Amino acid sequence: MKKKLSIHDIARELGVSATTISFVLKGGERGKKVSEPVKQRILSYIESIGYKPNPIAQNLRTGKSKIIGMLVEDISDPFFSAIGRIVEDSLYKSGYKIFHASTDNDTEKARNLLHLFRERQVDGYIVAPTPGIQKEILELLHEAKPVIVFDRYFPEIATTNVVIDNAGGAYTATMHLIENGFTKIAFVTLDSDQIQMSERLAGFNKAIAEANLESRCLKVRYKTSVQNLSAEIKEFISGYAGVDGILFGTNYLAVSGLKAIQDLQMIIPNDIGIVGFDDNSHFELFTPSITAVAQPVEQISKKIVQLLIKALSENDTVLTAKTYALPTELIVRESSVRNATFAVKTNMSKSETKL
Amino acid sequence: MKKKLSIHDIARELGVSATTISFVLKGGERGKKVSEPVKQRILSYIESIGYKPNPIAQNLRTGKSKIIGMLVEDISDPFFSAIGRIVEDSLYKSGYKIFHASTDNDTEKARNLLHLFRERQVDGYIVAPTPGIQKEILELLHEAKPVIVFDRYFPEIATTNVVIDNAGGAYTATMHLIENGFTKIAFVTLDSDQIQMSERLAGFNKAIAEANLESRCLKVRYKTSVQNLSAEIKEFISGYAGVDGILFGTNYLAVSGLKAIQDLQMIIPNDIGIVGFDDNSHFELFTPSITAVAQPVEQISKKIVQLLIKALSENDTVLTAKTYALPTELIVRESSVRNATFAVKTNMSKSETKL
DNA sequence: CTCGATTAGTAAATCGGTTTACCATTCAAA
DNA sequence: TTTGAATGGTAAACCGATTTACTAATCGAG
Repeated sequence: MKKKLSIHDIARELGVSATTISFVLKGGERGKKVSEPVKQRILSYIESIGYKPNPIAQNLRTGKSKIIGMLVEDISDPFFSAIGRIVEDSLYKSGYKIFHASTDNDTEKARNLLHLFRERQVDGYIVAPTPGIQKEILELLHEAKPVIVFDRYFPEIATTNVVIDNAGGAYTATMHLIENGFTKIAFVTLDSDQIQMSERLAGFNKAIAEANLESRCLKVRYKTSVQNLSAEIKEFISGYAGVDGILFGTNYLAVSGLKAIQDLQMIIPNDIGIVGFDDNSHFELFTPSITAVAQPVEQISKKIVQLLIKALSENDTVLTAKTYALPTELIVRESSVRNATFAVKTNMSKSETKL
Repeated sequence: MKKKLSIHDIARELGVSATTISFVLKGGERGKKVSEPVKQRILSYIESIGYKPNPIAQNLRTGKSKIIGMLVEDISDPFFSAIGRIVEDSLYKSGYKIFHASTDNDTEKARNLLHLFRERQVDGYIVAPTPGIQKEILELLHEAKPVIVFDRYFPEIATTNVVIDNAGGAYTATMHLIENGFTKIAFVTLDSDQIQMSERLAGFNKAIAEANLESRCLKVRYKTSVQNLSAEIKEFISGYAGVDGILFGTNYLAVSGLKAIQDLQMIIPNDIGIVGFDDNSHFELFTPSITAVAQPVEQISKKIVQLLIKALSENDTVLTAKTYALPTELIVRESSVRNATFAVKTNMSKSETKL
């Protein structure tokens, strides 16, 4: 393995200056002013030895790292890892690399991670913010760094946000339960003020109010173990006599809730109808299969990347603060639809095609 | 937001040289030789303005990036994202950041990604290798970079490997099916030569041979859509009359297989017993719940980090080539155990505690 | 008292690029 | 013929640290 050559080594070898080589490689205004023969000689030599400029040196001089910092709640959560995967692939294609980090929705952790990203001079940020992180986000914007906020956002600060229609999704899901004859419907959600959760609650309440039903709600402490969540939900269901339908606010709440319902030996959907927020590839295979509000993961990812790339290329233009709320899709499966054939245990064929 | 100060700004401010500051910050042999008063003055000033050395400049000068490159097959796969999460957290604590990338098991892609990592001067590599990537890994070792290979490895090259006891896991799982009265057992796996898959096959065959049964095996083309996989498995089951038990080689094969079995309206475990390789938090909630060979995700991650950190700190010591094969655990659930009560659809309480 | 070693500190080179400022030519217009 | 603008190129500063090599001053031993 020969020592890596620097631009100066090449300059010496070719009898030109490093400056000229740099101009040729950058192209642009100044690159045009290099004569064709010299340009060709440089390019073909570089091609032949496979020279690539050292990105760290470039970074130091220009301040551009070609790295994006991505902050999510938990990269091992299927929703975030799906988005992470698509964003990663797209950005690599544009020559960017990614620093991932998980906050666990912990403000202090998020703050530290953003500082780390900043030290490393990342060129842009993709952030699913934790509560209380507004100031830090504003600082980034103040430094004219592109920031895309997603999954949740702060209405009070002017950022570019990519989210889903949480209220609409919850409303549609609740309406669906109502239309299927469930009347004592509860919303099981997090005890959180974050906007995605409060909007889901609002959507739920709107549907409940329109149908003149009573609003039932369980707000659990944030994301403890499945065991704890399950116990809490079990207590809620048995304590709150007569719940016959549940909309779960997140995918892991749905999982914990399903376990609770199993433990209570209740039959879905006969005893209780279920809809989850955030679909999962396994929900189709559950018995009964689980109805869910699906988030358009692909679209969310593409939108994030599109906005970010645009902001990074038009380096003078600041992102316009705007909230993009993408539509959700209710994937109706067995868990929310009462019908006669379901009383018998049988694997019925699914009509849906979407996975 | 004030301009970030450099070490020279501080030097000027304090009337000392940048060299001295650098020595103080590094500590070590040379740091001892700075007088106490000067040292204190520097440290307290730095503390007061919150100075942090620019890591890019450090990187350029020292060649150390404090970044680890992590190459997995697919970061959105639950197995890899779980490992990614734990590794990430641990390495951040040690001051490292991580570049993730997904190969989709594509050799060319993996090659490019490794080159990108190398250009970026990552300090170490964590790699779930694709086929045919031996040469590139050897090159990295040749540059004296720490490389931890995991999930699969190449027996022919001397690397540090963190894997699981694939043969043992498959053997135990197959034996379990045999002990539960299944006799026409098939192994549904990938058409792949990678060692993790061939060892699983070997473990399966060993158990089958010991029980004097006939070995049945379906090797599917690599990871197409769930629809395609499902169709292929369906055809296999119906075509290969009399299969009454299946060990699935990967988690997504199990999912596709379950869909196939649902479509065929077969009853698990009465008509067919099922064991999956690689557990999933949802398997407990399926009806029936799914027996699986669980990989010790936490242990794998910790081992990877431990070996890597050790190699990074003892910067002269080269990693000893060794394969660490961690034990699997068979999580027995309903899908592989025939019993009378199961004929009736009922949610039975689980005895297991593990999730 | 002198020489060598230790101590405390610094100037300058370096990592590998980019960018600014400047220097010759050449060519066209006045 | 002179001037002024392009043209084609380079030298040197710079980004912000680390590291090498060197200088003074002090100290202790012979």
